[in-house]
Amino acid sequence: MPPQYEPRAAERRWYPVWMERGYFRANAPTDREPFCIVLPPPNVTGRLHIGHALNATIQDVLVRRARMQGYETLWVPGTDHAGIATQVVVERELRKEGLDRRQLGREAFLERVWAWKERYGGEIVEQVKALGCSCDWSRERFTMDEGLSRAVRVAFVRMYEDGLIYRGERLINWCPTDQTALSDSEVEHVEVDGELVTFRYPLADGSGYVAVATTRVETMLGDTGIAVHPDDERYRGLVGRKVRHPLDGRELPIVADPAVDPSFGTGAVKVTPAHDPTDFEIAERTGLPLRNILAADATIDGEVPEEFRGMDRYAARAHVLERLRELGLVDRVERPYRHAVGHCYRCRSEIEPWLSGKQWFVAVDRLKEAAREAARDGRVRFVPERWARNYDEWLAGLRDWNISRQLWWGHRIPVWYCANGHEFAATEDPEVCRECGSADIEQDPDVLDTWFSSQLWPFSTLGWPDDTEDLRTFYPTTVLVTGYEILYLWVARMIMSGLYLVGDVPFRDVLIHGLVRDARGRKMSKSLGNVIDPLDMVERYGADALRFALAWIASPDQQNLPLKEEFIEAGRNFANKVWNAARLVFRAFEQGPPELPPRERWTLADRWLLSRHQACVAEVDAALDAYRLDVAAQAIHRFLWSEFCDWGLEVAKGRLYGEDPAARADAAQVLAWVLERTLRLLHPFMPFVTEEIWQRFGAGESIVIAPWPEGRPEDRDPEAEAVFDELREVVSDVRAHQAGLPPELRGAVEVDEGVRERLGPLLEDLELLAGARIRFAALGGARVRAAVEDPARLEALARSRRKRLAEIEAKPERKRAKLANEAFLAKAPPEVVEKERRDVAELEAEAARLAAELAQLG
RNA sequence: GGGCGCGUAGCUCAGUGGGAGAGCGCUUGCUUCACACGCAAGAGGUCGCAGGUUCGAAACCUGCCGCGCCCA
Repeated sequence: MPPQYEPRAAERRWYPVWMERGYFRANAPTDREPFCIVLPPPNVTGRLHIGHALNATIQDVLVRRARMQGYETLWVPGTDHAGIATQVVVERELRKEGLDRRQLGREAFLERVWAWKERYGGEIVEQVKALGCSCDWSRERFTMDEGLSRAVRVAFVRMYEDGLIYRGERLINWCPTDQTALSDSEVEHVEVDGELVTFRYPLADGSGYVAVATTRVETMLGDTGIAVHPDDERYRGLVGRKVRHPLDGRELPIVADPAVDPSFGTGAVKVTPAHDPTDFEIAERTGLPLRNILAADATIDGEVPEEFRGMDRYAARAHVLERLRELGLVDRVERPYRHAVGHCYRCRSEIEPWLSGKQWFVAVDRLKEAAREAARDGRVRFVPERWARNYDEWLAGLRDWNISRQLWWGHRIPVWYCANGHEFAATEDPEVCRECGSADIEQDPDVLDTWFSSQLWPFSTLGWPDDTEDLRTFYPTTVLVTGYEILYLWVARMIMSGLYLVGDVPFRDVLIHGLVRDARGRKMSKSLGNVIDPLDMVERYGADALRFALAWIASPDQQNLPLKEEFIEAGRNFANKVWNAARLVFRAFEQGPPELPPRERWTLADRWLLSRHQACVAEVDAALDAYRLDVAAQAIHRFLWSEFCDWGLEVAKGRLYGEDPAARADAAQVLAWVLERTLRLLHPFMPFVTEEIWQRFGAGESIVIAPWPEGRPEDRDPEAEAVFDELREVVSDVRAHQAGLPPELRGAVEVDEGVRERLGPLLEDLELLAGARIRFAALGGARVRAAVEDPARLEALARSRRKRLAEIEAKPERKRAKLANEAFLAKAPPEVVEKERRDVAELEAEAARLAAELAQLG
């Protein structure tokens, strides 16, 4: 074994072996308990970023542990077709060739997209493999593949025929750049600095004005009325009268509607029903007409004065303001005025509320109540729990979901229209109209929202709508692991559709993790230059290092998970530490499954190590059961480094390098046994280095399928821990006395008689660990006296002892006060009182020791 | 405006009713035959502020301040 672990070699060696041997492939049917996770499908256009790496690491830790625990384990990977993103990528390619998708035509364009997908679409999948993820690649899925496309059609048709999907003309969110509608969830509200313009509408009879305020003054071209709150005294006399549009001369009615906020601006608002959701509702209630003034690319269009036509929306904003100014109608312009504006979550353009003709919607009222109930009664459990509330409140306020997209790439809406005006949905492409048999039929040109297909992911990947073994075995899946940013977009919709289409929740637990940020808590982005590229990290530090770093920070209670490269470096250092611990053990250990010597041959150090190992096993189990990967990773790290290596290995060197072959063999067996089991605990986090080492035991085929270490509570040994802890204290004491001295200036060390009874038999261990010859002697209260001749060192030592003495003398004060308190003695549990007494006694003894040492130091 | 989260060592975070901890960084010494991706010894904290509950609060409650996120 070389002195430094080489991650790349191990990664290249083992992943193909694991794949070939089929360790990641699940069986159905099966006698075992099922454990199933579906990977949140990344965009097929995507490259692996650190967020994917975190998400995948968490899942792989859970999956690998479950596999070792004996579950029939299935982790389904795959990608989604990412309608907008993919189409945009391919369109960009076309533009470079001077082409446009419309020139190409729908069919040819789709061929291009498929070709692109075949060529580049697999990239992210390969990158997931580089992390060592144990997905069942034989079950990899893509939302546009045949089975999943059929699932989409079946789902659509069932919902259509059940009246849950309908077509209607409503205001939708329009992205002028991507030229498609978006659902409410795909609109991000971003605070921007805009302007608030207050201007006057002259009353039609010339008797005065009504002032209104708006952040989008250009939309006044589409105003069809003025609204005030019905109870607003200021405007009572105006309702029913008319204003005259200052730019086109139309007469607009003044109406009353409760949606108007009397405290905003002047209390009167302009109503633009075709370009504002609230105004749209006001118009529905009051009968104001719709007036569309925007084209699909958000330039001014329609029945507007000639000078504005064709103008960009932002240019029009300035121009309208200018015109109103000339007319002397502008009262006030507040600038900057901070307000939230909807942006496209894909391309960041400002969204336009717009009428784009008929769109398809999912009616959510029936679906959402079932989904809320499932979380309330615990069929779906959120971790951390607080997300259940966000989920519930979001569902409560949910409005019908617009699912049609004016794109070409995606699942085309399976609805046909015939020349005689019939409309029907079908799972198979029809030849003729189902109603009248006419062959003159045409399919709806739009495609479905990508989320419509990804909401089916937990069951469509298992074979739904067919009644497959996979579906019967693994549905509902065990846990969904995802970031909070798609809780609504995706998680809630999976629950709704799972309940409606399959009749059960899609997963039992939802583990919501935070977002990886940079060390200063900022989002990682190319423009900030703070991106940590996971593949680069794997290349430089190894997959295990990256995984361990991510697990280490993966506290589910944190919304932001700050990562810096140093953490990954720390992960690499840890892998190397484990590697070197193994090197030491293998110097003495003969190949084969490690076997503990009989209990009566265990030394005190063995008992201590085995006891601490059990504590670690218990802690890791409890942590992982609660999805606390961070706690589990830290527990393993602490045990392996600070206990196994720092003390277990060091103290064992006495026997390992000693003369007694039996003692040497026993020591090697104990170390090997503990190491081997700890490797198994660590394996879900660091699959490669653990396999690489584990293979050298010759203890089985692969650590991937080795059993998860069972708890052995009988190994817990508080007595041994107490004695060994005292040994460690004395050792640290001795080291402290000699710290800072070059070896040649370190003399003999005396340890007080008082500890001889307990530590006398361990004198050899003591000397080995302390790195000094030790004599027991009566030290008059001090624990350690070291022959130190360096005056500077003596002074430093005295300083540090004095400081510690001051600390220790201060401590019992509070405890003594407690013990003097009647209420404490009466109300606190007896064991606590007892403990306080013991603490005081110990602290006093410690203080006495330090005082005595100080006296010696003179 | 409503909701949620966070505020603990220089940095990033664990800890949730009776001992203030980890990783990284910092200081000093050490090429000790597993590891300098290392070893040892250290320095470093009024646990955001103010009240309250309790025998006892970093932790539970209330208010305030600051930061962030989500929704409207």
